[in-house]
Amino acid sequence: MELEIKIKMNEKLFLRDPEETALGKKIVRQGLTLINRIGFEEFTFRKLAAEIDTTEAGIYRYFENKHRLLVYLTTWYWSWIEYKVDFHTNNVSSAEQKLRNIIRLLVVDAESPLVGKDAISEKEAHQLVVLEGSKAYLTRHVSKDNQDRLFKPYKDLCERIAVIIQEYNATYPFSHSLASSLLELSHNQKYFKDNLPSLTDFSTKENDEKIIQFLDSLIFSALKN
Amino acid sequence: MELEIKIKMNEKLFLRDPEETALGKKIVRQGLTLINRIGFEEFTFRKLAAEIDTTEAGIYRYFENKHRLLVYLTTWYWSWIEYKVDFHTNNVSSAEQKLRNIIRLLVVDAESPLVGKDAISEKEAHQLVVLEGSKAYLTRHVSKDNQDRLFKPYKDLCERIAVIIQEYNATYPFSHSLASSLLELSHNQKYFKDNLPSLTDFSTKENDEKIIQFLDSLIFSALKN
DNA sequence: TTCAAATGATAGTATTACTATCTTTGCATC
DNA sequence: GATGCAAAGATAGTAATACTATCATTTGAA
Repeated sequence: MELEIKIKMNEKLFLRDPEETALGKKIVRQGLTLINRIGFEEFTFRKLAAEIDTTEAGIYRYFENKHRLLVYLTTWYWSWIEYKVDFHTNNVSSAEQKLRNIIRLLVVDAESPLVGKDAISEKEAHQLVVLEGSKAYLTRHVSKDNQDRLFKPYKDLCERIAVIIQEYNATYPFSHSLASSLLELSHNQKYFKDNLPSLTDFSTKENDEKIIQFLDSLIFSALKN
Repeated sequence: MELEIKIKMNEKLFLRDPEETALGKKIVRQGLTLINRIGFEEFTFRKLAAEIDTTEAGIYRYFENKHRLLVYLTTWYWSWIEYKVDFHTNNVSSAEQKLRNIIRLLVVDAESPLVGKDAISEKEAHQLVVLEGSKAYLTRHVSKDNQDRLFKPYKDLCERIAVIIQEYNATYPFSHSLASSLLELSHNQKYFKDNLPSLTDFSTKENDEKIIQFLDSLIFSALKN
């Protein structure tokens, strides 16, 4: 079985839907790879055009600018994670187990083997969100972008986690903040582990189990009081 | 009484010490104001030069590029916060009270009335860290910058908080991660409250007391288990 | 077959991110 | 008062970035 799951992206994100053409797909997939390789600041449409053998103008037909491409990629990731959260909590009856599953999903950069090779790499998307994710919303046009519903997938995911938090403990008064904190910290602590490890209790070399333990203990002790 | 507290900045941050000349001080202070006003991406040395009536080349004599100025300003802020943490925990015997004081320091953007008017505005610096802080370390040269000890003030502050966490609960195994999480969340939740409030349980209009409550409950429930 | 949409090729502009050089100003010292 | 020197001002120049515009070519759906 090989899955093709198409995530419907907000149309404000692009000028022409990149999933409808071969060039568009290359822009998105190779763009993701290139941003991860050289970093968002160094990334330009000219460099991407050279890599995929097209022209700068060709890319501008799809995306207004590189920031829109970044938002496209990060929101794709959040939508994808919401799908995975849905999938991995669907038949789970215990809210505690749901939350544990979610924490693991957020931290581990798995590559689902069932997904076709043509799909956007979830592993690379995860890496992008760790390295550059907050730049998607840390801008002076965040309110306008928000009005255009560009961050809806992130907010939806946060809401979904908040609902499970409520399910686990209906009296907890900060379910949304706890959910967004979990989302942010799962990437943040991973970045620190790999790049500024003295800000953590993890060593760069070990795997990510300790991050999961840390987040598990943080979330559940908050909810058990 | 009016204080003049000079924070010794890492010399790798600048080409010429901006605190030693009138022009240098203007670059730092007006640079902070301008970045806050228009955002780091839109900010250029040319625009800053126009504001303070000097030339681009003049600014380049002090700072290699605008990212260095950003790191200068954010690390100034972290050093300043460490000083304040020191001050506000000095005669406090209870580790719990120390942590409560720290959380308040991190969230509230006070302007110390004792500090002279010539000083860098801590309120503006706080705003900068909320809006742009993570861009200081989310780069592909983070390791090199870290080797140059550019992030030492941030790591020192994290360590100081971690020590108090240990003092409060010596068996807690994630004191550094909890400290860096506190630092990140205090700004993160504030940004969300003001710009993407549905990611929080706070409303844009109310004051920051709820953020403090949220962080208090998060930290102490983690440490009470 | 045709015709419109997508792509390719090329060019051009304003701005950014610098570097270089030369002149002027201010002010400490002799 | 003259001298010297560092900081700042003035000006210019370059390569790259972030776009926009135009026209020609390909291609695949009706």
